[in-house]
Amino acid sequence: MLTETSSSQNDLITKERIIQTAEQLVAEHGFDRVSLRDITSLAKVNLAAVHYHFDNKEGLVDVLILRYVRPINLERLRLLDRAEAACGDRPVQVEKLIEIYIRPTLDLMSKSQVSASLYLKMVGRCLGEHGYRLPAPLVPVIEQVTTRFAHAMRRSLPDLTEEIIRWRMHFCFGAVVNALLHAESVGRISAGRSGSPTPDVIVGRLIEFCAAGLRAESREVSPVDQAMATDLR
Amino acid sequence: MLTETSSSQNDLITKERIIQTAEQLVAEHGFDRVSLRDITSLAKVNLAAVHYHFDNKEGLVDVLILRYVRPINLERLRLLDRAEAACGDRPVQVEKLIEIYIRPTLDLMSKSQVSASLYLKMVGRCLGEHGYRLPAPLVPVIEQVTTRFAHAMRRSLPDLTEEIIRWRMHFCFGAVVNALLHAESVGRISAGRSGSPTPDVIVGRLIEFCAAGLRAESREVSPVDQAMATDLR
DNA sequence: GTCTATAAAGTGATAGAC
DNA sequence: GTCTATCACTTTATAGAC
Repeated sequence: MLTETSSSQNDLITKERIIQTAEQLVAEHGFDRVSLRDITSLAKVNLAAVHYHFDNKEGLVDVLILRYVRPINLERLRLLDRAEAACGDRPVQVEKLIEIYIRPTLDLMSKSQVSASLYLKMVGRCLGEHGYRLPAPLVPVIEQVTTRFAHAMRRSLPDLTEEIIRWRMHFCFGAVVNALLHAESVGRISAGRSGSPTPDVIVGRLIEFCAAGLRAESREVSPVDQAMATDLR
Repeated sequence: MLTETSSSQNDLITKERIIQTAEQLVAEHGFDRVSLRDITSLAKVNLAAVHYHFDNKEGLVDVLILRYVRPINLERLRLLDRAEAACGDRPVQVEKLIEIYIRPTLDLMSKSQVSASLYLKMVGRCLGEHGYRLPAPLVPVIEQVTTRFAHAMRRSLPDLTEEIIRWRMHFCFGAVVNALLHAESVGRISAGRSGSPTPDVIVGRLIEFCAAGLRAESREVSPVDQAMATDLR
């Protein structure tokens, strides 16, 4: 019993150490620039341990992504459920939806040992380097979140088509990721002329911006109007 | 004279072939995943030619970035000059400014042999992998563009502070890059429910979205109000 | 589960002949 | 400018002892 405990604890320790060290290094330098040797030497773990626990580098990367992205999206669904229940029949306000979408990321950031900056860099790299290739078990979760939010948005913005809403959500996603991802470098590029606001202030500005963008009146003709216009010429 | 011509033509051919092949591969797989051997073998050029023409891999990457990003930003300045001249004393409309910002990218895309998709992937990778590290000669150009646009926006949106405007421009940038970058994958994630609009339609939607976001009323208190509030408590 | 040792392949870079 | 040959190093991955 004592051996079992200590052995399973050692499992956790080694596996966890690899994961946490990998998070740190990958966030800072990217998936490709970080070698297994970088990870194992910093984590003070044997190189072969990575292959024992994760099969190969890709397996480790998948675990990294899954570990972060899954709970964040499950939390989004939970918050959305709660907000919809609280609103009863009335649609959830757009600003609230955006905040629900962003909040779990911020919360995990503050809970995790990895600093906010490092974590966001990892998310950004998932998009850029990984090229939207996601671990398989993640796909249905992401799809569910996208669909649920699109429908909630649709209820709040009844004048817009679902297609327009999905595109605008995509725009929001880009704004959010890029903003948080490169928050530090704005100062550099803008030569210090955009201040150094706190994360809360940045999120407030993001919500303000995204909500207005989502609410914009669509000047595109509806499919029906389009068909009529086509018939007429 | 004949030898001179043919020799300098060969320079161009080799150097150009390296660049164009590198563009293609880097856009598709990223800076790190593409080796010099990948490039030279596909370009049917000797490996050592890269070091002769570009010193090292980083030199080649810098040339790649410079070649695309510089003319785009110079064109932005040119279009902005023209628009401001045409408007005389009146500020340039926000929608027009956003279009001016996006247009040069689209134009270069259609002119270049590299497909639009590949080019945008390269731009995206500059941000994600390169981590905002830009070739030195590019920095002043980017700074000038950012400042010029921030000032033009400021004239169009007199109720906003320059800081807010710069942040919102940053949000726009994220929305634009992410939207164009991953335009294809929206369909995959949304399970085909966001349609397959043409680039022009996407740009129209982007302008609509960004303009509304930029125009949003800022509920943040001005520095003066903030100071007063601080004094009062 | 951990570790050493090593395989097998790939990387950027360079010297030197042509 | 081009090309061959090669250096020096790093990478992932694995076999096998403990």
